[in-house]
Amino acid sequence: MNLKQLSESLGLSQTTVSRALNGYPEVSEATRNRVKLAAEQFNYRPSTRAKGLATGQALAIGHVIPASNKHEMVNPIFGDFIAGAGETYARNGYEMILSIVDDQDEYDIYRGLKSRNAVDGIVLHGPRMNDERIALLNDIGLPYVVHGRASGITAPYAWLDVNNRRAFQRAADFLFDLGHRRIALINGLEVMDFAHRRRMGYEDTLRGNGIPIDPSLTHAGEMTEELGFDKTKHMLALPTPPTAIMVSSMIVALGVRRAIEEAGLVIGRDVSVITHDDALSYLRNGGDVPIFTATRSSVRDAGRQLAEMLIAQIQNPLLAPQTQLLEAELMVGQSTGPAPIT
Amino acid sequence: MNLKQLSESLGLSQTTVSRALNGYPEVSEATRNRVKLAAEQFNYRPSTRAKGLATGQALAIGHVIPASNKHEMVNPIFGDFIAGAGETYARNGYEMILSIVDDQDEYDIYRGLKSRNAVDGIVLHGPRMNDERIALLNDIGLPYVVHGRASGITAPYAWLDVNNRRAFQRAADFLFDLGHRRIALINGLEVMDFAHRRRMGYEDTLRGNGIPIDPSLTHAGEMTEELGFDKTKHMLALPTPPTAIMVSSMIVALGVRRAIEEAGLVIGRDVSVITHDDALSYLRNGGDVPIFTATRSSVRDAGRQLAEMLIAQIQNPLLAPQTQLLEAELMVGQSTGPAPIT
DNA sequence: GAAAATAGCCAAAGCGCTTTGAGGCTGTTT
DNA sequence: AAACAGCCTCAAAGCGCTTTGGCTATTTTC
Repeated sequence: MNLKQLSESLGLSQTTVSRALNGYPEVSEATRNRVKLAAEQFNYRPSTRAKGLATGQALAIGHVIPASNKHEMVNPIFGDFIAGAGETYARNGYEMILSIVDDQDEYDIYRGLKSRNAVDGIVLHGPRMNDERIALLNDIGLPYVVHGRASGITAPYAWLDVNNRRAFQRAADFLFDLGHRRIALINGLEVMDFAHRRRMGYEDTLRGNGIPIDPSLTHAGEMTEELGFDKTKHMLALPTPPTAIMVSSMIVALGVRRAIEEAGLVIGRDVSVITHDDALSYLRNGGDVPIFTATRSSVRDAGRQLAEMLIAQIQNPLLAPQTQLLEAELMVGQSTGPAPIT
Repeated sequence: MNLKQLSESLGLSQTTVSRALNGYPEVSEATRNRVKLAAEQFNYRPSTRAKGLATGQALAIGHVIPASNKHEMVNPIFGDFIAGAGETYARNGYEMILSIVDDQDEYDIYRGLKSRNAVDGIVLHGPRMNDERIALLNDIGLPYVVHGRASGITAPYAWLDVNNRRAFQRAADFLFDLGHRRIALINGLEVMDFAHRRRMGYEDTLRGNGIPIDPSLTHAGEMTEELGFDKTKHMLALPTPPTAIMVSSMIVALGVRRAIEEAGLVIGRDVSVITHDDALSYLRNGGDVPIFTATRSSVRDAGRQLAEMLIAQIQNPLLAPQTQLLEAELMVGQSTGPAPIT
């Protein structure tokens, strides 16, 4: 069923039907109701493509996910972020289109999305330090919002980020106040901006309290369970092992826990652990009492909010780039305790 | 830059330019090269929407992800599946469009995708037993492939599934051969078809060996780390606890491990564990020697193959519904051993 | 050398929508 | 009675592409 058929079946012109459905005032309420009823009945929905052609809008938002064969890792955050953003899109009549892209093709994809007029806006995922993609997107001239930030980029751009530095600073403060002095860090890859900022926060506290940064206690890598296990196992075997470990994600923290328990130690007593918790739906940090003490920030909420920012930007292109900084909560759980007396 | 402008700048008609770019034979090679060069230079790409309107194709494939607020769970499999499928789509010039949907709206979404002509095909995720969505999709008449199957549906339909029943049967056999007689099952929600089939496989082996099904040893729930922990803790406290546990996913298995270790037992010695492993990129089951003995089947590969099936179906609508059954590998790791002597 | 086939190109219609510019009706005002 | 507003409706153009059905040279065939 298309507009033409619908209007014929009603004995009206396409114009009138179109206007009736799109809420224009120059249609009588009686007609509008008649049209709406018929549309419902015949299950008529305007073709997005035709509508897009006619209006110049795409009514779609692009998410470009880099996932080369080299580092095959798909960000586990992704599902929940998308779920959050998707809700907002749906409510506003936008579709989400996803491109899985080999890293080096990324620029091409952006240009393609623009020149094919496929999307009205773009979400940039996983920004790295000095990320060149931001300059590209500015160049291309498509509204976009970055999920995260890119240290080193001075040009203004729209972003939504968690205050990772502050979160890790507070977490380290918390450990320091519990008496910990040998505090380790198991971070994500530090080319990623969020990981860089977390390290800054960690270092802020240590430096602020006169504790030197010990390279044997700071590690980084792709955030897998194994990373947590390997690095922790290794650190626990040191002459003076850490009494506390700060971890970049729940999944890594599970590996940390495994190593601690395998070493016959008790988490929260012998070794304290604080992790960042993205509040992933399939990886709940316990119920009322969190298993891990954690800096918590829902990535699903982030998706929702970021989508709103982007839509606002699209609907009002003159808007200056918006930014939003979310604070993570520090939730005290069972994985931290006073530093053991040596 | 659009077709008209491009053709004007070349002094050719739109027809010729279009044909040149789309590989029609009635264009001389010289002209074709000239056109291609210019297209490259001006970074011309045909508007998907206009092309779609003209051809009646959408060049897009829809994924509908149910994610209501009630059970907020986003399937952790999702990211990797999408990554696999996305590769295939990209290679074939399809776009992936994602709808996040409240369950009860799902039918509407399908009808909408069809009547708005937004997609050429659909991937159905997370089929349940007797899933009514399959009848809906047949009704709607859009090509689709189900990721999984739906027991109880007799009408033919296209699907790609892992042989879950066989996998769990083999896993149970393996445990039985190791001498285990009290074998527990921590399953996913058994309305989900894959979970149902896994239980069948589990029961096949037990029944086949004259072991009665003990309800206190079989559990099901949303596949979280907590589920594994809670159920395992509970079962280990039974008068006669299980000597082996079969688990539906790596994440659940991590919880199982936690409970076992917390009880002061050793995994693989006191309690054996076999889990299903979807080979998620962020949850590797160890390196050369798997941590867990596991039935393994890459969900990313599944995505790739399913996408190919769907595209074949779209390009040749007369094709009878294809089906594909993938066998999971049984990978022996460190989490299983002979049943302890009582 | 004429007829037929072929190669290379093009104008125009059509895909399903929105939107512009232009009526045809009412009922009210001069 | 004419003029004038609304109010409601419509025909047609246009969005950027593909595709049909020519058309004109050039080549092949007999």
